[in-house]
Amino acid sequence: MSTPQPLLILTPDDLLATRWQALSSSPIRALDIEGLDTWRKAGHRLVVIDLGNRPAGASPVWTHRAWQENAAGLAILATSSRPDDEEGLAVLNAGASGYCHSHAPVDSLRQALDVIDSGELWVGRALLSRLLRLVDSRLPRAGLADWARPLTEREREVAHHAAVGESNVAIADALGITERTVKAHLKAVFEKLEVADRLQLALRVHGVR
Amino acid sequence: MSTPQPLLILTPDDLLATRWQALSSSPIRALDIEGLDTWRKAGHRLVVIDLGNRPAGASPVWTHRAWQENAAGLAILATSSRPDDEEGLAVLNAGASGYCHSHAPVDSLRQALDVIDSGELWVGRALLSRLLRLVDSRLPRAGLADWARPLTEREREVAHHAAVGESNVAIADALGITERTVKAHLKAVFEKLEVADRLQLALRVHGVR
DNA sequence: GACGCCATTGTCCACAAGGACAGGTCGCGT
DNA sequence: ACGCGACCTGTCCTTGTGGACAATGGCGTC
Repeated sequence: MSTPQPLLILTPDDLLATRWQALSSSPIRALDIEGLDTWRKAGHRLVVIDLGNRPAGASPVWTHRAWQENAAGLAILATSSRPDDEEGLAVLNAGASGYCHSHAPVDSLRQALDVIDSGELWVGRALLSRLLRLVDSRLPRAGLADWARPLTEREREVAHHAAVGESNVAIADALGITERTVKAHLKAVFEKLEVADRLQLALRVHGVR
Repeated sequence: MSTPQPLLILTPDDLLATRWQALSSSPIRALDIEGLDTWRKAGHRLVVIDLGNRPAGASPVWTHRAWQENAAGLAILATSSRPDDEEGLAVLNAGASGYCHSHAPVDSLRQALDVIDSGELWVGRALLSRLLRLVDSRLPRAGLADWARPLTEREREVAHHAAVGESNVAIADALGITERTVKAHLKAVFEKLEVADRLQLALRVHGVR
């Protein structure tokens, strides 16, 4: 670990404040967002902000003026006692450099701070791996899509039409064949892809889950 | 930094091998993928694998048997001399714990190794922020998904169940209500979201086009 | 030529889905 | 007290879907 940098900690939670004293001898304050301003002007970078259990209606802390104006000049590690993907994405996109669990071991926090202090971003394993899977499944994969490989050319066409919600008759019209034939192709598709119906097929084709 | 762990370095590049000697006194080998097996069996975890400039036609190193079988038990930091997002995603999805530039400062590498050794994932700022932006732009915005806003709480539940392919009866069972009621809720959902059937609903819910 | 795969179509049938009428209770605000 | 919205349930009925029997012709391989 490099030499410890001055660290501003913002949390409304007394337990966390106590717990985090080991991280720094620097100021610990209640969630005083305006304090970001003076902290940055003093030439410091590192901040830990505990998002805590935000009340449902309240506007998130990262929409506050003080956050918006200072995030770029600071390295903010946001912590949440109930982390979820949406919140993580939102806070990172709002300029935070890291997002992790409020009750993570102090050693983990120290590591995260070390990382964001060096200019990198910190995203916990859980959120990150979900991000990766999400992007991986949504990105147009190279070559033939995974689902299409076991299918014949005609089956691919039918499957694609079905996967965007067209009815059997509509597909038959579009391809200039009988509805019966569409059913035959779809039956083959269902078997090959091991799905029960056209909805499952649609989900598979569009890479859901 | 915690106490340095034994580190296996695999690279075909002599310059990199020299440069990375500072990281570890442990073995440095040419790209001998089979070595992963013995390394893991010896009880070690940390590995750096330089992907180098893969020739266009060659099958990526992460498709090899030795990689597939050992990735889960190891913490692999993959480095590339010409990193690109596709490669990064592929290698991370193949079980690597980190991905960064081959010529990154040795201090950065050390930090990355420290992170992956503690069980986390390491993704460099560039790739990570691109990931975030990508996901952010593709994910239906806002805490409440766009489609859910006009719906009542119950309608949301039913819609969600239907959107993952459950039948009306299954939904009824899951929610402890009658199939008839499920239909009623779905009818309302279809009208409010202006979709014709549950398949269109599923596509809308999962943000397809 | 026989065999297999593909594309095509046929009929019959069971069932899920969705629309069109109905109704009912409960809680909340005016 | 009254209206309104959310939630719940009922009975028809039409249509779409998918499975279970089929069959035919083309085309490539052994």
